[in-house]
Amino acid sequence: MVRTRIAPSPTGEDIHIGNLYTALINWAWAKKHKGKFIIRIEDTDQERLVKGSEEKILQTIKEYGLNYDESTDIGGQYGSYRQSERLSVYKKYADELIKKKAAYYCTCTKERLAELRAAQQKQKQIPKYDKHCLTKQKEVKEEIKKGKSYVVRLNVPNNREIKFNDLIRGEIKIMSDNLDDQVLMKSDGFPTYHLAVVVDDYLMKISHIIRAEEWLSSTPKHILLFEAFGWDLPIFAHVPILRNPDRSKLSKRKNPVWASWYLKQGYLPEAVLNYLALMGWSHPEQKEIFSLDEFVKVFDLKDIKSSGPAFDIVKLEWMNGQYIRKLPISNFQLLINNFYGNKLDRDLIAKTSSLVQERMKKLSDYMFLCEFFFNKPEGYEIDLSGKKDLLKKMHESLSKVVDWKADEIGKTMQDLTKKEEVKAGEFFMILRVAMAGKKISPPLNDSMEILGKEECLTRLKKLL
RNA sequence: GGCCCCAUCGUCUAGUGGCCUAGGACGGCAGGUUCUCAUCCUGUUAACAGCGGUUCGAGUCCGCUUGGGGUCACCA
Repeated sequence: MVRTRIAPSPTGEDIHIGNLYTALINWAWAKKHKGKFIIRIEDTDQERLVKGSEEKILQTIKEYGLNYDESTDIGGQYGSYRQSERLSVYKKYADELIKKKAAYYCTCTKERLAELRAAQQKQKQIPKYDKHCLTKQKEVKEEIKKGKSYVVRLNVPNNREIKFNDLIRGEIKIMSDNLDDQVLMKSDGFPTYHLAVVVDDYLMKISHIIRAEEWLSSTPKHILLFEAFGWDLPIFAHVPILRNPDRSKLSKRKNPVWASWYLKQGYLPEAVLNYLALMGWSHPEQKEIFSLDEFVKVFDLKDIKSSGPAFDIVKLEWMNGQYIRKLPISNFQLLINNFYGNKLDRDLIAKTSSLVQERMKKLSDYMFLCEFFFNKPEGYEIDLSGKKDLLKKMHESLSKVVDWKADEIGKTMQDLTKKEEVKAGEFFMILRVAMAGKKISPPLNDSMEILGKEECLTRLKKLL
């Protein structure tokens, strides 16, 4: 049974787009193998906890359509899925490690640790805990009995080669001497990530640990833990980290990183996911646009490249435009309605949608193009004060139009350009700005038909 | 800095020793369609980081160099 998971920590306002990428891969892998996709909330850092973050993360994942099988809000047989509710579990396993001498108590103060680190750095050594407490566990236990605060540390063995296989990167080797005696249980009774992740992945029967490359270097510590417990190793796969245009790790300083931001801008979930799928992976037939279903079918973890791709919002925009254009018109209208909170005139949206659908890259482009249908222009991008004669003639001709249809309007105006010997381009630009206030608009004749005769004449008259 | 990962057009990538005078997509540029803006169509631009090997033959395998990234917390 394939069981994958993502383990977000509720320390930001939403799920990070990089985590959404990891979620997509985990989700797709589970789906492909008819397995389960799990969300576990890793809230062991009480200091950085952000209120409402967990709910928001779950909500955003749902909005993107990555349905999950087990989590804090829907439960599951391996709960709780919130680590802060599993403290006794971690305690139990920490005790087991101590019994097995794979871990030990440490009562060193933060000051001692800081001094140690400073001294090591001064001598250009690797900053590492010196196992000071390991050599005097009896005394340490006495201190703890008296109430001294303590942590539990991993007892990293000396001079051991730790090897593991990564589905994406192949065999990875590292010497244990490069590893620090990582804190496993903090003095506040909470586990650190390293203990919690191993215990939970085991208890929740996670088959594939698919996570970002930033975890690669701590994987050997996790291997040590799996071994100490005598548990079988899950399969590891470290996906590349998404990058800023300058190639550093994708960060909110340099890019919008909250997954819901893209939705708020009017990117379609399917388009974002399609774009994300193309990060480090390509469709076997080189397709750029494909459905999630198709992705699940043809996707394979081993085909993911290990180099970190730059997130290119320009290409995302293009792709989103493709998705918008492909939408059946009724769906398009529905999305526009929803996007603007169902507050706009539905009828007007229905009338204008075919005019703008192929001109939009994001749902938010709708208002840029269509505002003049809803509101009279407040300003004019071209100075029309010297064009009153022409505007007057336009008004005269248009007022005589009986059948107020785009064709008829167009014909009438074409006739006028000839009669007045004005260049069509210039003529229509003046008319356009008179109607829309802007130099850019949907097709003019159709727009005027939608605005209605009376409104068009009013807008012209205002300028006379 | 130590350790680990990585390296094809500006960007996303195809390429698994001969089919590569390196293909596609985004972007850019030029042109066509057009009353604006888009769409659409056509053309074009631009890359195997460097150096050594291995081999009849290397973008593809190996090594080194360089470059980039990650990680070195009682954060995840």
